[in-house]
Amino acid sequence: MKGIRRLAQELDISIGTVSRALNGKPDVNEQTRQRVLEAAAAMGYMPNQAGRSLRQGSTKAIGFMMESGADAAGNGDNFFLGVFDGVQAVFSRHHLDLVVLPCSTEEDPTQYLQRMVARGMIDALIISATHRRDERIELLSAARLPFIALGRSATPGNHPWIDLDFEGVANRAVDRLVSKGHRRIGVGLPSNDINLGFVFLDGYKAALQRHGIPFDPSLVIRAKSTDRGGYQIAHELLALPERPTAVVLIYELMAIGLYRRLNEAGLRPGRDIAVVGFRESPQSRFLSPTLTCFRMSLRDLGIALGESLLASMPAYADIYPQGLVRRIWPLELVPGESDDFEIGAAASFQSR
Amino acid sequence: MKGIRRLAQELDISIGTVSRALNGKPDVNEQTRQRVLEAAAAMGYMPNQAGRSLRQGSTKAIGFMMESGADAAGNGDNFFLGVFDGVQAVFSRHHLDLVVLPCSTEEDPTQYLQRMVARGMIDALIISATHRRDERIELLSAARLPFIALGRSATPGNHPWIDLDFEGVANRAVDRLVSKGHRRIGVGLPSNDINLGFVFLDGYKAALQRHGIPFDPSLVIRAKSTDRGGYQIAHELLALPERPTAVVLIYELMAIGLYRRLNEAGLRPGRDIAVVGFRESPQSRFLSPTLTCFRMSLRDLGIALGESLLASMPAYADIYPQGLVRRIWPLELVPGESDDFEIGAAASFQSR
DNA sequence: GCGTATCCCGAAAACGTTTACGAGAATAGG
DNA sequence: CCTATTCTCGTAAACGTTTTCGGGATACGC
Repeated sequence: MKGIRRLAQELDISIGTVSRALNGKPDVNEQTRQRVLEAAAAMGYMPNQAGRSLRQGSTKAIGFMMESGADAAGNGDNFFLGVFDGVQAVFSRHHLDLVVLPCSTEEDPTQYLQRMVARGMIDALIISATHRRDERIELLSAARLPFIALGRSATPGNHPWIDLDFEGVANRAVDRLVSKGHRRIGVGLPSNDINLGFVFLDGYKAALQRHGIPFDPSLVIRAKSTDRGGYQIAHELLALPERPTAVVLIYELMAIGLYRRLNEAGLRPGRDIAVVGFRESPQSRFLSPTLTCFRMSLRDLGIALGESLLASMPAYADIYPQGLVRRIWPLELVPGESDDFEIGAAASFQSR
Repeated sequence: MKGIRRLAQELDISIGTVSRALNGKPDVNEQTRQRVLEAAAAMGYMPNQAGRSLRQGSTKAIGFMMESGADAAGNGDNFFLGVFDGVQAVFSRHHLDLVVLPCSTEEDPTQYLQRMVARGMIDALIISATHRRDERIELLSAARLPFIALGRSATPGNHPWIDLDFEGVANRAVDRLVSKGHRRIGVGLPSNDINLGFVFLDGYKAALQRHGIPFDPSLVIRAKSTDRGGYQIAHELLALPERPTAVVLIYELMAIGLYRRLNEAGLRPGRDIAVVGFRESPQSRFLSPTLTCFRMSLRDLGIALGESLLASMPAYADIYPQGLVRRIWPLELVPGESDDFEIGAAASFQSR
């Protein structure tokens, strides 16, 4: 005899009553409920999830899909760990558990997701690293599984999402650099078709246009979102016939490699070239010279993700009545020394 | 009508036969099997995991528990992502899926694990960041859930584990420094009771003893396993009445903060003080001067973890007949400039 | 023709839980 | 005292799958 049946036998009550007592249903005597709760605690009883979810079609678990490619993440500190913490803070209030689903580099993300959804292990999902055209969105919409995306996508659909303010960051970075006299501003983008690259580039272009600066495609370098990618970006920018006087980056790790390559060329950020990084990270905080970048709270982002996802689920919509959330997550500028480099009206960058 | 029942009705066969056909059981006509497989593919049928795992008590999913505290991990690059990739490479061969269980900072790891195990969501588990005394090991042993630990522990039990060669690293680091004339060697350890700190310290002490150098407890600094912790370690070491001439670190991120603090003090690693870091990471690779540290393959570690876990599971023991695995994972020394600093016989470090 | 083995397949019982339904007891109202 | 209501609980049917069991068919050896 196992499970709830054993518990019921021990207490000499029916299993139905035990179940009702444990689940806080109204029609059970308060005294018996106490007895049940005590006995359950004493015996260390926990309901079998398979049985429960089979019966009520819900698992009380929510997934978070991420790509587990070592460089796919491209975050210096553990970006996702910070987000998880916030998500869990929300979920734990509703006895929901977070399970992370890391998609291997060797597997197609859409197929992987299909398998995970079919597993019936999760009630809802958070997807991250959305691509320009993201089949996962179509898949999830078709499967009618509630989900939220961390990141926008060009894929149509009326699902909730939250995305970092890449356009705002690009705009402010360019504004700042232009105000210091820069007109040739290099930009480091990811080489894959992850959507944030397009958004960032749009912001960059819009800012240039606002300042009446023509867009030069050769200033856009695409590379892996790692330190090595940053190295390559610097390398390619330095190889241009007319070198840029400033660089804007989209991944925190890129700054590390970029510094390295600049250093090799005898160039110092903030003195010989202006650099604006993306998200502040432990590494960027300790770069020398200090990096001008943007700050955000990972935990708060996680909380927003969790709450917005629940808001899209019928069972929780009354608790989180925000409806369909589509939100641009702001970042705060953290000035550093890396973009102190100003140039005069007609000055142009010269290597040495 | 849903699920396998619908499929059976469509084909006008019994659900039992459908199930047998899909699961590759022998007693089904090869022709009908093909019909079933085609129909299943056409209808996009995937078996409900709850029903399946309820019946056969197995979920074909394996968990990986990690602490989701942003600083608890203490890894510069995404250490775990690399490991996941290797683990999945093994699991995918057996149609097993990896689910990551991030324990929030706000929750007790043991209670969290208890909940996850009781969920019945996973067939086996990998735990990481083992502590000196780790209640999770007792819990899992009692629950008879197959598991492997990434990290040793002083907790008794005959479970499999794989751990990095902290003792070997400490020994080689000290040997190397002593051979360059160092006798006062500071060591940066984690401030929590994670087991690797003790192992590392043991190796450090053993190496000192081997060289006839008395152990000075004041040279042991405990700090958070982050860049900030590294900063603090340098700070405290510099504040000692008799400063060390060399430092050994146990986390990759520590080197970043340590460099920073040394830089503030006008000290350059490899010229004024010798530094040996721990694991090679993207960040350490780009430190200047280059950091002497140790290299390992995250993916291979993941593969070993996966295979060793399966070896401990009855259902897979014949495929992976390695028995109870307890393995020290080697790391390869990567010489850098940071420990080039040599001192003469009677020389002693002086600040400036 | 008969026994026997082999090959398929259907019927039905599990797995552990939740929940709709109804019944008995207790209480209240008249 | 009778009826209506409320409270509490037991019974049993689901949920979707796997798997045991047995039975009908076919083939085979004698």
